[in-house]
Amino acid sequence: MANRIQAIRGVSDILPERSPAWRELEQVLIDVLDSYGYQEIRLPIMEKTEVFARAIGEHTDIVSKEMYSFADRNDDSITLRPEGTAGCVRAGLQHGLFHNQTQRLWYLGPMFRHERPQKGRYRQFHQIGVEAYGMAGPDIDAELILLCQRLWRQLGLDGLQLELNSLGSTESRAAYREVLVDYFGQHRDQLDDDSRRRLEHNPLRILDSKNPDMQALIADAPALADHLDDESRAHFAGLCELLTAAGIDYVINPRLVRGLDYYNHTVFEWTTDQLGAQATVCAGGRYDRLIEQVGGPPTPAIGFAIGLERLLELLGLDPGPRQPHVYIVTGEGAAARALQLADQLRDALPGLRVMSHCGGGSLKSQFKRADRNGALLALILADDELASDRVTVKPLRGQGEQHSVAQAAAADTVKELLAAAALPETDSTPQ
RNA sequence: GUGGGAGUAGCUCAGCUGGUAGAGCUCCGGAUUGUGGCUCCGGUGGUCGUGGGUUCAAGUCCCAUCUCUCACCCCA
Repeated sequence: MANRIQAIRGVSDILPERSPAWRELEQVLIDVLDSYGYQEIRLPIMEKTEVFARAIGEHTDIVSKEMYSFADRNDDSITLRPEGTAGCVRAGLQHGLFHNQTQRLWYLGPMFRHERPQKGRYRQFHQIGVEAYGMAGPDIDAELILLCQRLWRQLGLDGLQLELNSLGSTESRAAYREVLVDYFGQHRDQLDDDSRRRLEHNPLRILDSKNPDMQALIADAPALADHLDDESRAHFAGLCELLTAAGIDYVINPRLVRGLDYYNHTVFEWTTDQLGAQATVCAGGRYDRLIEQVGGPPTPAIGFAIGLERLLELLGLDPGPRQPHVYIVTGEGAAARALQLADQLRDALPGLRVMSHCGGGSLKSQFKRADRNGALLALILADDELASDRVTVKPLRGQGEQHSVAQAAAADTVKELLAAAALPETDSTPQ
């Protein structure tokens, strides 16, 4: 084990033990998205670097220090996607998806950021992203939040808190930024190192500082809410009304600022206190100017992303492996007939999971394997059976004695025995 | 990028003030010569993360490095 090659730091394998939980989670997410009429868009994992640099913002942390970028063989700069929105916008523009139409889209897959790994944060991680294009009003904002709420409910997850804020229109956001830089600039001596850095790049983030020494200064800072223009105020008020009407609990967090440059108006986060420092499970907001900014027509848009590793950790799903219904135990020289019999069963009984024993070994060891695999039935195909054209059926979970049947009748027998045994525990259906 | 904790068998871990490696589970075999689960017996499996240093002697002490982990930063 000493010098064996290892995976890249912060990048992990999802082993067979864990993959059923992923599948189950993904299935619930997809079913809910289907129920809202959202359609899947499959996007490349890498893009030209400028796709991200232009959309996310050159001086954000993501672009300035967290991207996996490399020169390809033509010396073009390519980047492994650190998030999904930029690529989604690129694809939508490239294929005219935003031309005089609205779109409701989702995508699912790995994202890459070169950060120091810690609980709930990895260099390759998975997000499901949901985006709605071409709709300017607060109704679509509310729809997305309701969609989230339904996801949590379907997953059996409670205890998430919804935090909301409005950054205002791009103009009012820019104006507020000036005011804030002014304010913190006058109190530069009271800022910690981090915040001094933020002052240049993302002054709004100072508001979100965890440093207790800065809280007083932050409390006295000019409030974002006081600098919203009328339209921004109306949009935000409209959203709040819709959420209240829908019975959604939320907290307005005036310090909620997102790290990516493209956000304006509504921003929101669903947070938990169960994941240590990584409290955010789902986050998103409006980016009405992004599409123009990257060369498209003015197109309002809003989206959010969910970190699947974080969600999975909260859920503690543990479905266990999919056990075979039938395990075929073979004697020497029975391999051909066993493989045939297995396929015969699969043909006759769709959905049946059949494993043929491969690799030889004593019957004892094969039975052990059948048991370990969780099979409900063992079918024995050895010398006696081959000679008599029969097969021995042995229930492994206490549904009666073993007996011999004609090979041609094997499927019927299996069907009867499985119908008699309660199957649900073997079908790893979500509970 | 910065700081704390940790790396001993495939997995979970023990190994006291340095004397040169152990358990449980898994896997393989046997008790049970066509038959799993329970029990018992036996076996495979470790250059103790890596490299260097101190010492007669290092899993144990020191340094470096890598990885994991938690936190800061930032984010999903």
